[in-house]
Amino acid sequence: MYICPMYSSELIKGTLKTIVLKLLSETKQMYGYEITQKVKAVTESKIVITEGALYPLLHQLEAEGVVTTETVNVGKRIRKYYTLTQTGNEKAKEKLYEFAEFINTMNILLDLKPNMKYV
Amino acid sequence: MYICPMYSSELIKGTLKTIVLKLLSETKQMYGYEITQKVKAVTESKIVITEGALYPLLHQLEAEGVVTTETVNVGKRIRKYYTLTQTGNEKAKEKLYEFAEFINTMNILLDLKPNMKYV
DNA sequence: GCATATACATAATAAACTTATGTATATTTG
DNA sequence: CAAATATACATAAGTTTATTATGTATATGC
Repeated sequence: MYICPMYSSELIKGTLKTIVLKLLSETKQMYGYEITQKVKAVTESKIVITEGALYPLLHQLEAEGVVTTETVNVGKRIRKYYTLTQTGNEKAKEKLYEFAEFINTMNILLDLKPNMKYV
Repeated sequence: MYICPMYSSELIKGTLKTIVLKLLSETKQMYGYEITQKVKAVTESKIVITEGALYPLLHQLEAEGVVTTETVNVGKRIRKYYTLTQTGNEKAKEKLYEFAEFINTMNILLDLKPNMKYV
């Protein structure tokens, strides 16, 4: 059957925050570019995060106290590492739970069956 | 555990077209208000479609040749019934398949397990 | 009779993303 | 070794898509 090269952005919209918070809750410290590459790798380029979407979100999360940052020099370049705060950890759990529930509701509404590969 | 009263609109964004096409592929003929009520009922108000989102989408689908319409008088009020065209049926299948694949990808990315209730 | 429900429609606004642009260093490859 | 690609940040302009508000009108329940 036909394999999507990449999901329509309309479908991905709104999941970015959930993805970022989940990755940060697993890996503790990540920098922006690393997040884009990890998502691309894990999803086999089916979900690609653009910089124009990611950086403003990370700045927003910092302003909200969800993450703290640490800037590190790597050679002559800089990296800005992001770490979840305590609030951020709770927020991550909430967003993940909400997404899982959302999928369950959509499965019912669209009459889909869960994929057995991960059972 | 805490049950969402309603999913964040940010999460629902982008799924509207998939929902509408799926419902129309099941029920053949539906009118706008009926779609809003069906979604509300099936999702126990966890997904609520607003008129300001639905009607412009239905008009767009009609303009694209995805649906045809038939206006019916019910008493002194009107109902505008929507029916999928052949193109619409294919579009519905595509969108459903894409959504199912998207969920699989998100399950991997977010390390979620499918809900066993529907197995 | 008044509130709520049914049933359509659209305009103004807001949110969130895409695309484009900008800066700069590091590495790979022909 | 020059050019292309990759790494790494940032932001502005424009688009899309939804929310909120408004508008019209009939039907029903209390």
